[in-house]
Amino acid sequence: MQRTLSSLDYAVDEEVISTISRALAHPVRVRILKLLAGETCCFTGELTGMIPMAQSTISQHLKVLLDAGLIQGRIDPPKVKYCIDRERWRLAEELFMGFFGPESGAACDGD
Amino acid sequence: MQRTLSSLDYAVDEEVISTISRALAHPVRVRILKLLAGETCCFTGELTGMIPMAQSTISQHLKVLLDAGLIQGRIDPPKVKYCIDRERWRLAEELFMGFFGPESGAACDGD
DNA sequence: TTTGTTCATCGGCAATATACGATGAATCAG
DNA sequence: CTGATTCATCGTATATTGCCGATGAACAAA
Repeated sequence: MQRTLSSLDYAVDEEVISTISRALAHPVRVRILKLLAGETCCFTGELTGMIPMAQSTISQHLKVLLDAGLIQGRIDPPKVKYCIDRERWRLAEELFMGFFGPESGAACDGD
Repeated sequence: MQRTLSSLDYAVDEEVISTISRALAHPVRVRILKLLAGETCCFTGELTGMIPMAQSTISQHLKVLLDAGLIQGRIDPPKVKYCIDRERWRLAEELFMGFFGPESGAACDGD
């Protein structure tokens, strides 16, 4: 979590993949995204009622997702609506596909 | 990183996605995976020569990838060869596809 | 046995992540 | 203005991550 290696400049996609992955690195955030991406669509802080965690904790997780660009928040006083950022979502799909997709590389057994 | 919420039991895919994501959460690990998955295939500790980090640090990153099941290591004294775990790789692709893939959910503007 | 190579693990330090309760900010109803 | 609602942020405690140098373990060659 330091990344002080200035001599190692990562490729853009390496940075973006790791950034998005860091946002997905906690199961509760995966769940939140599933809820938002699912049929229910644009959600609000009712998440507080669906997830047994303190409101402040959920708010923090939402902030992490927000910072990663995966969701958007729109103010609808006194509530806030969160929804998937579709553009970022598509980018994520594209990047992860390009990453996991190609079945390149030979098997390890040979040699 | 505590996850003491016993009342919140995550779905298997939520756990697996977050586990794999945690492994991808550092750009240097993404790079290592790219190197291993790329044309070069089964690599060894020559990574030490390709990444400007201490040998112990790289070894730690390899362990993280190993624990996440994304790579395998085979001993070939006095070296160790690492390669992608193709099975896990396919599972990852499948899970991330199912996660990012569906363009479900209406736009946020309505309502 | 001794030496050299390769890699993992240990100890230590600083930074981040995660959780909570409490408090602050914004808004609307009365 | 007062109070209620909703959500973000602060402060704090603890666990984890990430980095390094140093050391340990395994093995082959001399």
